[in-house]
Amino acid sequence: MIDYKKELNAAQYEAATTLEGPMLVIAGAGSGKTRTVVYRLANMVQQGIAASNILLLTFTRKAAQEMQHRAAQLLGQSAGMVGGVQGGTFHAFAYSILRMHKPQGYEGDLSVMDSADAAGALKHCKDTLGLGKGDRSFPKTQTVMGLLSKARNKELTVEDVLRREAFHLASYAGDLTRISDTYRAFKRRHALMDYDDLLFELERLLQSDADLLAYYRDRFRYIMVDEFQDTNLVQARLVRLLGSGHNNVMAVGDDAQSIYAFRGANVQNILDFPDMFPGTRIIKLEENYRSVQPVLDLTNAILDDAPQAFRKKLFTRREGGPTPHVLRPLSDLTQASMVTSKITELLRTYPPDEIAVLFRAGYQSYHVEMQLGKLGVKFKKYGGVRYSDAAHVKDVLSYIRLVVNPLDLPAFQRMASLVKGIGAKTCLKLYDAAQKADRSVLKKACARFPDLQHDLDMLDALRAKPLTPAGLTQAVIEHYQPRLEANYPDDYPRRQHGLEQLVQIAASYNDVDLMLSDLCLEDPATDKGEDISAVTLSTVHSAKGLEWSAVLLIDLVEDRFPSRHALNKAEDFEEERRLMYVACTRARDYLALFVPATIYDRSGGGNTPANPSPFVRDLPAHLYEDWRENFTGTLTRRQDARPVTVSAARTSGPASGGGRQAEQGGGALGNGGRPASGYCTHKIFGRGKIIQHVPPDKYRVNFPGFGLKVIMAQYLTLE
DNA sequence: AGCATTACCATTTTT
DNA sequence: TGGTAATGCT
Repeated sequence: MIDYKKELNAAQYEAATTLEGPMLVIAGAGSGKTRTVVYRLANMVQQGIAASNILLLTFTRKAAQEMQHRAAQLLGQSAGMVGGVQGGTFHAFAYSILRMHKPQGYEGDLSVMDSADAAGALKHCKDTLGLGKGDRSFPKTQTVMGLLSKARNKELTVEDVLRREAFHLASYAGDLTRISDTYRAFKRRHALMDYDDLLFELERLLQSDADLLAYYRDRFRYIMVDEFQDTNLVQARLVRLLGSGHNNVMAVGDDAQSIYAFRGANVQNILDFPDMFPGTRIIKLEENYRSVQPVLDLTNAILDDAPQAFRKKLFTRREGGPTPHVLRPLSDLTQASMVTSKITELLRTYPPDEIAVLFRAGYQSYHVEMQLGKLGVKFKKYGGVRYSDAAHVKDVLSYIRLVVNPLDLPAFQRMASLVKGIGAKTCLKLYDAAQKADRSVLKKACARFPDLQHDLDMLDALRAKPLTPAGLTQAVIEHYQPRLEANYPDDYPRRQHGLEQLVQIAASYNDVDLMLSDLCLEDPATDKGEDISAVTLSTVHSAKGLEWSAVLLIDLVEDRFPSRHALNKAEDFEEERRLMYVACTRARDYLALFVPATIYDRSGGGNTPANPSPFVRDLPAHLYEDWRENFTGTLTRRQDARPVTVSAARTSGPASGGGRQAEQGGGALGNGGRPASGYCTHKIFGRGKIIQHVPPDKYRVNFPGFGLKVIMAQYLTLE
């Protein structure tokens, strides 16, 4: 029997043993959130709740699997009863239901498009409309995709999104709206859904069919939603839709760790949860089991300046431990060598998989990757190129998709394009013919392109005989083999190896459909759990929910972290701060913050001076050791921790915590009547966007072309 | 129509 | 740096 009282602290115990009624668990970083959910899951099963009545929505499928696995272990079962829990991402969950109940308006078998497919479809629409032809400044397909998706996720019109975050494209609002409409119609016509559609179509389905809704409400009588702070508006509505009635809904999250606003996540969801489900019990997990005191002190300080709705005071019993380091290399290049030598040093104490290098954006790790490669240190990278984006994997998956759904347009285009001599135009013609069952066109094409004939024959053959997912995958790979060797003469063995892994993955499925949707919706490379122990390189976003003994955070300079692309609005700056918080709270024992003095800048012709990130600059000096790299490569401890900056406009006060009074009050940035948003003008830097009021008399302003500056109010003309 | 070459541009984070 | 779109050649 499990002794819940002994294994959990009081707050965790309450969360794990209260099974009925709505509950909101505010789980601080490292506060044993997963443990709590796992014990709750085990408890539910012990109380006789059928696994099939439980819905566990998580941020990744991996997270759901891990929780189920651990709960089963706790119960001394192998998968067993816990295995029947429906769990995964909102998107995967939505698709699993949509596959069974096709929504109105779609003809034929549904297919999910990954982002590449969606971009292709969008480009097709753009070209069909003839928009942006010869206009150099017309937004690129990917930009358009991002804008449309953002509008969708935030549930705003395209015009609104442009007005709010891409003002320079405002004149294209009409064109973009037309593209959006065309794209929408295109998807309907070809039974295609992109990621966003999955959520909205599920909502539409449940709203339009009361019986179905009643069925699923009864089916999922217990709902748990992880990372609730990163849900968007539709996701919250889906939870309400499925949860009202029984009201057995537990949301878990931390408003201080909300980092997905850019894709429509709405922190307000977690704040509003108690309103959505009246009578919600709120539980705060405040004991941190992860980090040593010095690390926790630093991470708490990052949040001191932030407006926070659910105030928590995280504490730890892990006294002692090393003080975090701020390391200042001469440049981003020497930063890479400093990082690698630090890693070598750490490898004497920790195994490789206990060490991570984190960064704001994928490209920032390039230098480090090279250095590690030189030294022969193994690493795995998260947040870069995805496994299923690799061309050969997409090729093979396209064949499989066509076996399942012969009229899957993106897959058909991909397959046909593989035949030499067939391009975009011919593809569409052939697809059209296939759709209309126009045999003559296809026959002619097959006569002209024998390879196409082979492909179609194979598809027909595979469709005729029922095969397991693994068998099907194997058969397709065999068929694809000659083309693999022809297309990738230099590195086809490596790719072949990757395809063998695909067969392995397929072997764990009974249903091809399910396999395809999982592969489309999630990255199996992160799933598979690399068996080799290696140092981790990861974007901060991909590091969410993970932890390491030692964490090195690089490129902590203005324009990189915070990213210069994320400073359009005051809220954006706060999101960057939370990102910084998430990054630093990944560390158990050792935390190093790298602040290069110069960074490479193409436009500036080589290395240009960089300003330390405000997130480092604003840290009280006693919370870290400050080390600076000398020209000789040695390090000098800086005792006087007064911050040094390059910016002429820097007007900061003394380092000993000047300007550290916490912002008070709610709202965007309450500060006693001073404007915390809007625009202002400076004699030298021109017009800029006010990001933050820095008490008592300064503002943090983003000047286009100059970046982020902190300036005394007297030098600014407010608008 | 397809395909290779060139020129240019913009550059986050992810389901 | 890379990927993408316009250009020119087959």
